[in-house]
Amino acid sequence: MGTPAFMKLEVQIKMNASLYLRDPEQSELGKNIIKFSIELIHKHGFEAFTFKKLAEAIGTTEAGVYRYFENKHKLLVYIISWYWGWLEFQIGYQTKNVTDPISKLKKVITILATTVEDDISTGHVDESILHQILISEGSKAYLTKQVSQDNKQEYFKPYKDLCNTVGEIILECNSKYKYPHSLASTIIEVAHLQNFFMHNLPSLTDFSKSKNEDQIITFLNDLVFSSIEK
Amino acid sequence: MGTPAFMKLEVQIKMNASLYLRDPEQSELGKNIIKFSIELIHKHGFEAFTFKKLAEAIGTTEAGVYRYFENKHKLLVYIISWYWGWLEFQIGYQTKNVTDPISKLKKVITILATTVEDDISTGHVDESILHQILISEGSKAYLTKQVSQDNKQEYFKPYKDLCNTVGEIILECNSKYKYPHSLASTIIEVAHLQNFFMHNLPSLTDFSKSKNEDQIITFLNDLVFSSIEK
DNA sequence: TTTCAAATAATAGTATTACTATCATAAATA
DNA sequence: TATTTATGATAGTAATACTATTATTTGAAA
Repeated sequence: MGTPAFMKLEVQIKMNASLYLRDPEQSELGKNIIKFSIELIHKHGFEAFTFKKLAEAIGTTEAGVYRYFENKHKLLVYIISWYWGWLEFQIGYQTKNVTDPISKLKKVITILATTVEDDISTGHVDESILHQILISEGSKAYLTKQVSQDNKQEYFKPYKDLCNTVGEIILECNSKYKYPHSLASTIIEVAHLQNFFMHNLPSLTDFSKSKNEDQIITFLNDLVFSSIEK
Repeated sequence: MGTPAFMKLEVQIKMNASLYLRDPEQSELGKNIIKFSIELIHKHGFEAFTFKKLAEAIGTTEAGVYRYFENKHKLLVYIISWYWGWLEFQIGYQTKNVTDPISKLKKVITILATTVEDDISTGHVDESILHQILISEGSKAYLTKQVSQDNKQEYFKPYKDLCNTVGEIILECNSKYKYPHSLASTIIEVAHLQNFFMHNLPSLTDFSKSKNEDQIITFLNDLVFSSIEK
């Protein structure tokens, strides 16, 4: 089917307002901050990413960026939260007509493990690059000493919501399965980790050569369905 | 049984020499660098950890630390490698009389998911704190833009060796299982992740309240044995 | 159309970090 | 005893992670 071009249906992901000082969706500069952050973090990694380099890339000043985000950690959390929100939408959209829970969970695993080609525009954000960022930088959003404070501020709500959604689909497959949340977070994290390992430390996986995401999906399906169908 | 005190059997973990400039095992200052790094990284997190603070804690100067390690990333990789080497030893030691592969794998999962109380002295290193560091900082050793160079320098060999060891035990359980390496790395990473989530983002798990590692072991056993015994 | 508030640009400045370099001294070793 | 070698003390640099100030632009209300 697809969406007709003239509709320009934009997906709006609702963001936690305490992640930013000024809403980046509301101005050109703000949108550029998001757009170029994604580019630069992907290109140089989060450690080497600075607001100065970002400002230079955009053509504004460091102070300009600081008016939108307090620090680069919050910007990373913002970007990552956006992605979890977008994934949640993707899962809802792509499984809305799937009634069989097994097929639904398989579809979800595929979505989580691959960069989904999508016909719904989300403006200035490149989702496939975001997927790469999640693989290599995603865990840095919570692997910090301030996790608990960040958690109190609801920074990880989109991730938790996604885990809940996946957890519920797991329960639809087998209402007696004991670890739906842990299995959900495991699927998401292992999808990313095995992808990272496959590309960078292949001997930690069994997926050499082709570097194809399908192998990860097969592995995850095997792992998940043998657990819940047991 | 235990080791008689007078034997003072010290486990020596052989380290990759290109991780350091001067071997920290060979001097008091070196041993202090390791000892206080572990303390400080555990206390303040890797991001807030600096060579200056380390030097102050030891009672030496920044330059003194730089004579041993080029930068804090290499020091982190050193510490983490040491832990993988130590774990490998633990697994060998604690499963040496176990013939049944299923029991062996269960023992391995328990070792990977818990801070092992040990009667074999390893001098200046506190393994239980190291286990905590691995949970919250471990992935930062490889989630960098220089993974591939680091990998070429063999920095991750101890981790790979451990995965191989675990992978072989998996194959002993079921020689037809298709993903021994991926399952091995998954067990290790999930053991750490679920531990982190349990303590910091509990709604991503099903292990609230008691915060007991046994729950993670049960989850992992369920996951692993339903996959390989299928 | 003017007026005024809000956003941005331009510039400067500070404390901390991540180093490198130099030189003197203490300790270990040949 | 001579001499290497490790350490200590001190300095210095470029980059990072910010904060602050002022001037300019823009766009919306009066």
